[in-house]
Amino acid sequence: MDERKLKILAAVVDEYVRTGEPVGSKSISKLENINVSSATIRNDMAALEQLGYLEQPHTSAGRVPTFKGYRLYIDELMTPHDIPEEEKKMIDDMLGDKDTPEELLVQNAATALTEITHCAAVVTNAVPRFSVISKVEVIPTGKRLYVILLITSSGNIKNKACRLEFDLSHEQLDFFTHYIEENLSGVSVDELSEEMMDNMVAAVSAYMVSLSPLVKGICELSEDLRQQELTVSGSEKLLSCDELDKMEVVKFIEHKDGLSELLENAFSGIQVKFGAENDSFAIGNSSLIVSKYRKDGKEAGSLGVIGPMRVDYKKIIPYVEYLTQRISSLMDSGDDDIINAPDNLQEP
Amino acid sequence: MDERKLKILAAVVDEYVRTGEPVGSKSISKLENINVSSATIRNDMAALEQLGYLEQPHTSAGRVPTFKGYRLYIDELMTPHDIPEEEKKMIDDMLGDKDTPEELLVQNAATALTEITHCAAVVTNAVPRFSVISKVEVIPTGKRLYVILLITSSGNIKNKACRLEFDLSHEQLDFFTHYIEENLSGVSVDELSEEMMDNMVAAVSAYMVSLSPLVKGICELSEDLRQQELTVSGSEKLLSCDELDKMEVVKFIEHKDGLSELLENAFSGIQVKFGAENDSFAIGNSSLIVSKYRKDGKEAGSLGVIGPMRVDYKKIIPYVEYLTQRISSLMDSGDDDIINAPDNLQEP
DNA sequence: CGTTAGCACTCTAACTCTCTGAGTGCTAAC
DNA sequence: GTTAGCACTCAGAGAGTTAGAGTGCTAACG
Repeated sequence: MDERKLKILAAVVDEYVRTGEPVGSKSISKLENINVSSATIRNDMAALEQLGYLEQPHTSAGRVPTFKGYRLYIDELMTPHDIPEEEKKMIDDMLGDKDTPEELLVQNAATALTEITHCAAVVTNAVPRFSVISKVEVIPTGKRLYVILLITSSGNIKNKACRLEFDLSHEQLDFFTHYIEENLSGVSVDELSEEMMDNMVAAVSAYMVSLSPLVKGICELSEDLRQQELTVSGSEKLLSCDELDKMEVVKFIEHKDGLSELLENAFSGIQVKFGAENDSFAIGNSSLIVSKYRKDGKEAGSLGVIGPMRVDYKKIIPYVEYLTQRISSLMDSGDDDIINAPDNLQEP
Repeated sequence: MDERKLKILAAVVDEYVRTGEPVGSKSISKLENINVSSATIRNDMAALEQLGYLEQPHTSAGRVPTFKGYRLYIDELMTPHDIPEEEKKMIDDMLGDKDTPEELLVQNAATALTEITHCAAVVTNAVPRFSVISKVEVIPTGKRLYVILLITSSGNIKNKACRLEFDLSHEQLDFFTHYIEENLSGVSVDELSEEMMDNMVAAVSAYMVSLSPLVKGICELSEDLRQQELTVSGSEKLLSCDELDKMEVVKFIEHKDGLSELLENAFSGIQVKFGAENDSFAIGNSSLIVSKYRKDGKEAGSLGVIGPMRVDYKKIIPYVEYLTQRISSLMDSGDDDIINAPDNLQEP
């Protein structure tokens, strides 16, 4: 693999990304930084095809990059674009500040990504694994009906209605409230294991069996908290993209099959996955560019873009990187900051 | 319009629905209950075309029903199928019971419709317009941070975090809690107008200006409650339907243009709308079969099916009707029933 | 030896032409 | 009023043609 072949591979990818048509030797030879004839390029392209970096849709057509070709291009060949300062500023404005609720932060990131890349954006929320329960309340709201309210230090709020077999006396409710307050306050979301819950069910049942639905309710809420939610925005962009199979896209939009797991199992750093390489997330000619953002140094969620494989990587990757970094820093030490934030939230 | 012409029209629709091909005079003449020659049928079909019930894609093709033809067929000619008892049972199982949350109920209905009809299903949630606010709480959860909790008699629960400029004293919080409790308890969701909210903002501000974010929060929550949400499920079925224009379907899936209003403005009872007749909801050859379900006798939401105009009306309409009726009865007197329901909710 | 010009070759996509068969409308007989 | 018969029409399928883009190979070149 000499220098020139790599240069030609890069040129083919760039041209293909630009035009969407299979690239011929002639069009490459016309490029500025290429100073050999089309015949030479033909020889090199034939070699690149042999090596598995390019392929021909049919004999008399130009060449198109293969997975392997894209991979090499992304990993070694392309030179990422710089994001202009004013665009960075625009993005910063779109995202919000330290006071912006985390959920909104990632939603804004998704919107920004869709606008910038004209692809679908995918984000997961920040699972508040390390934040702690700051408040649990049980509120009677009807006959034998109680609402449990769970609030975490990171500002997540969850509620759930529970029906008991009997109405609770004032005293019983007091007991329960005190009990959970004592046992759950300060516990991190991650620590709310099933085991812990089982113990609580046992302890509470010893006092009064019919309280256990409440504990179960809390258990479910804590599961909800740990649940990573996945949002895909701008998925309509995928439909207007003719290299993608409409049927597959619609199925994906409806079910988002396998994407969660794929994101969860991803490594740190930016990653590019191709649809057809992966059977869990399988839109034929698609490409997924994702990265994990961090909160207080720990991986909290993912953010990225789904587009056709023929997407402008050298432009998009820097944006995904910038957003990841920005979101991470906005979430960092978020707990304290939100609580001690300056008075610029609801009213100026 | 003699008897025979109507019979022929019905036969043409049935055949066209069955085969998807324009129907010729010969194939009609072969049908069991038709005992005239193809020539006679040709004459009648020409007449039906003149009257606007049939049309020819081109001169040498068979005939296809027009809007007008379908209308007449649906309103007068078809004999709806009966739903077998065991299918009814299956549907009942899929839907859930009186204890199933309303939201889940309509989602299940959508799933059932998609499965049965192989078309896209569309449902709206039950807006709790006539249910009343049964509880409003304001819970301090951090520095200047308060969570508002709103619960309705129909069991909807909404919450929202608000940040104030100052922390409230115990007395101030008490004042506010009492004030809203007095003013909102028993008010129906529909009555929570902006005007009413404006009055409250004024009244509360008179006591303490910085309380107004809380009122605003409540206002937003009540808007959330009134929001009718539209869900389309199984929209992939529309794409695999070749009489529909893919582009139009894609646009519809993206924006669901006009469908909300169309559903909201619909009359009671089952209704069939054709895409091209209606400019707000415009997938060319599509047909929308909807019906409004009721809750305690009042229209609460809609449920139905979108498919090609060539759908098996005599089969589908009974299903939409049955589901409507079933959902209505499951939601009926839900308030009291849930409160007085037998003890089969959380534990057996 | 790598590079290049030239040329024959291949293959798709678009276009035309032809043919077939389903279905019609009309007419005349029943 | 109904039917058989017949000439007519037209979309769609299939075959053949052409144009153009791109290739691989060979022989010449520096």
